[in-house]
Amino acid sequence: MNESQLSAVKDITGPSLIIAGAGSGKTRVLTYRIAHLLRLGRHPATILSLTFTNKAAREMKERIAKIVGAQVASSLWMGTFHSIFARILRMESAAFDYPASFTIYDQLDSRNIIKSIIKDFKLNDERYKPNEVQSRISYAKNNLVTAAAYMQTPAFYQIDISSNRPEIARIYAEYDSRCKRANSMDFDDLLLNTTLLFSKHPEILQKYQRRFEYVLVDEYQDTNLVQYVIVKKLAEQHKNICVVGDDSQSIYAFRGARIENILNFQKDYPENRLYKLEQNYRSTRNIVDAANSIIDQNKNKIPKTVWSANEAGDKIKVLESYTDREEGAIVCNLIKDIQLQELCEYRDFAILYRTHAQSRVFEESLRKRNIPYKIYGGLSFYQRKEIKDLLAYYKLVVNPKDDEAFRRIINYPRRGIGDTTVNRIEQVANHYKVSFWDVCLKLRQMNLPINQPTMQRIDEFIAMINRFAEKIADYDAYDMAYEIAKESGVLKDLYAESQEAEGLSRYQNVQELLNGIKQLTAISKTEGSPLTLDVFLQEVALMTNDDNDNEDDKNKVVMMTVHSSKGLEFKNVFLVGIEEGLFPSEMSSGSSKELEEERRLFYVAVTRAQKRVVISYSKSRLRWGEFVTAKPSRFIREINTDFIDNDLQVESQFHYESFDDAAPPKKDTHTQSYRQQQPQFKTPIGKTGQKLTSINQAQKQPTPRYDFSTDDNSRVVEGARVVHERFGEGVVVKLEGALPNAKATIKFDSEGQRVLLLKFAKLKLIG
DNA sequence: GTAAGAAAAATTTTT
DNA sequence: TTTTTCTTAC
Repeated sequence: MNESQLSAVKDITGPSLIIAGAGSGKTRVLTYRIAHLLRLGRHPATILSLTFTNKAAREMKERIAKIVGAQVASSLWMGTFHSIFARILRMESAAFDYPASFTIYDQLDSRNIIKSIIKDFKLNDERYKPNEVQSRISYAKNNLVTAAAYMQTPAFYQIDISSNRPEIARIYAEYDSRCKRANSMDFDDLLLNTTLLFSKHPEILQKYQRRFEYVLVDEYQDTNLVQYVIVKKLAEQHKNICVVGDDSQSIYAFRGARIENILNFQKDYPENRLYKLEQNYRSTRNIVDAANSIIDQNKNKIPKTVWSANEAGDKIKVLESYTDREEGAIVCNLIKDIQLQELCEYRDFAILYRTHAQSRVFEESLRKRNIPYKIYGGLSFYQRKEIKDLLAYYKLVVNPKDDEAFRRIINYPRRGIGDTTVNRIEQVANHYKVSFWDVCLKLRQMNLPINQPTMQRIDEFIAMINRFAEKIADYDAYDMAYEIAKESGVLKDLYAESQEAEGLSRYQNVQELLNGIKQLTAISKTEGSPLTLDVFLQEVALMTNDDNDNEDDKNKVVMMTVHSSKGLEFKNVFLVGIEEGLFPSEMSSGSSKELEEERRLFYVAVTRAQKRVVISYSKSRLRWGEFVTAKPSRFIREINTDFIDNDLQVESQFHYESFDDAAPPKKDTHTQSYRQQQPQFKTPIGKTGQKLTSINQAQKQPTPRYDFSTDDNSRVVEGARVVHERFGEGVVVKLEGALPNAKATIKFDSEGQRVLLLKFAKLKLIG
């Protein structure tokens, strides 16, 4: 450890601010600091450390466990803001108007509620866009403005008035009341309610103030006002608060993060000590210097000089292409080149983009080249329909008032309770301000226009959920989860669907969920306290899919948004789609404040790289099926040219003739003419061509046995022997429908029988 | 109440 | 292009 790291570790009392530049060993300092506290004899339960992601918490815990042992580490209060305070809220539920069994609404749930409120209020959903209303409410909660206070808070109410949306306050209040009656909290509530609990019950606050002698916060630059207030309150007594962060990497203002929190820390705690970790151990000098030249253009920041003692390394390369597909081809060819030349692993490459939508083109290009890849983020595993459906059963069993769970599964699998019935129940529930479940319990007293058979079906549904609820305490999580999946008919339904072409993965996903529960249950049994389903549910609500890394995923090219790359590092980083309007995003280039955040985001992107940064932009891009032209991002110009490779274009060492993905789309003649003018590629990336070829020979990728770049659909007949890219060889058993949409039933040698749509299947005739 | 087909909308980033 | 929502026929 260097000197500043060491003193940041050892100086444990009083408020400390650790400004940790990119790649400066921040996590190391944080973990060693905690380990140091433990070695000095502090009890782990007196240490609270807060992170933003489960992954960060888990990694830190593992590293600490290695130093001080798993037993000690497991008694630390370490986790995300949301999970730690959800835990506290459940423990203190007696003092609060929520039961400990409250469930958590994710964004989709809460957006659905907001949608239905807008509808019920008969508001114009052009003006009241559910997404925008949701983010207003979230923003209010993050700023400690409750529904009751909203209308009295000019900062919020006035903005609504001037944007002609005076009803947001009313929507907020109604949304709140619907969450309450459903015993549910959204993500923001977990934090807001914690502050409400603390101010209503000073004795509870005091208990935790006394308990937590040491408070540590990671990524402090990303805290919002609620988080700031909670942390401040908790640290009030002992004042042993240590925050770690980098103002240059503050990229979450859009969801309420306040960079001021870290900028003002020294004012908040005048007796603070400041540590600056400025040596970057991750990247080459060129990368660090280039990144500095970018972030230097931001006005609002804590002065610091990040430097590197590593080798100078390669300069940053900038690639230009004419279409997004060509961008995919060029980037992927270059990845393959580098991988062959330098004999590195696929996991040494990351493709980072501003928006998830950009991933698809790269996905296609990589697949064509047989390069394994993994896309992170996007639709989380837990947000998939089939997973949410099954989880909704579990939620409803634990908390029958959970209206969103109820709505999701009352007629799934189909049991003849249709929209009209559900709408009637909903109307009554809204009228009496009770949950759907409560309405159903008194269905016959309500005199609803629902016919007898339907009523009976509702009764059966209620009875089924109740049956599960009775068992939940006695069953372990897996047995219960499996029984519900089976008895509810979900498994059967998905199995039936899995026989068709489109629905095969859903069944597998649900199996994966069940397997996951099985594993957790097994682990918990060896530890002596069998997991129950309700406890599992508490965890899963706050989980994202960042931990679903199985062994197969270990050596793959990584694709993710720049946001989700924060905290990670890769040998080679490809920053793609670096164009005006995309990065900086057109939605964030309005004010200089927003633009500075985009610039910090770009800084984060560049500093992920250890050895090589390649920036790529395209002159046109397909968007909603239409071509839009694009200009290179201003951020490219902002990089000091000393650190940029002047030989702009890079030629592939190897020619992948069979890949047609670099060709411009046929429709667009304009782009086609561009293609003709395309300058000859200049410098080959490897300067030692001779040697490279021999490496290439030795390392030659196994050539695919079949060329899938064109398909043989028109020649596919029943009885023909074909090969599929993924499923391998098989025989066509049946053909249905006319050609563009023809379906083929194929019996694969190893994968069994499947129904595929010909136009997607890319079949090749063989034999 | 259900299913299929047509029309319209959608992409910023996430605990 | 894909996904969601609305419409219409059984």
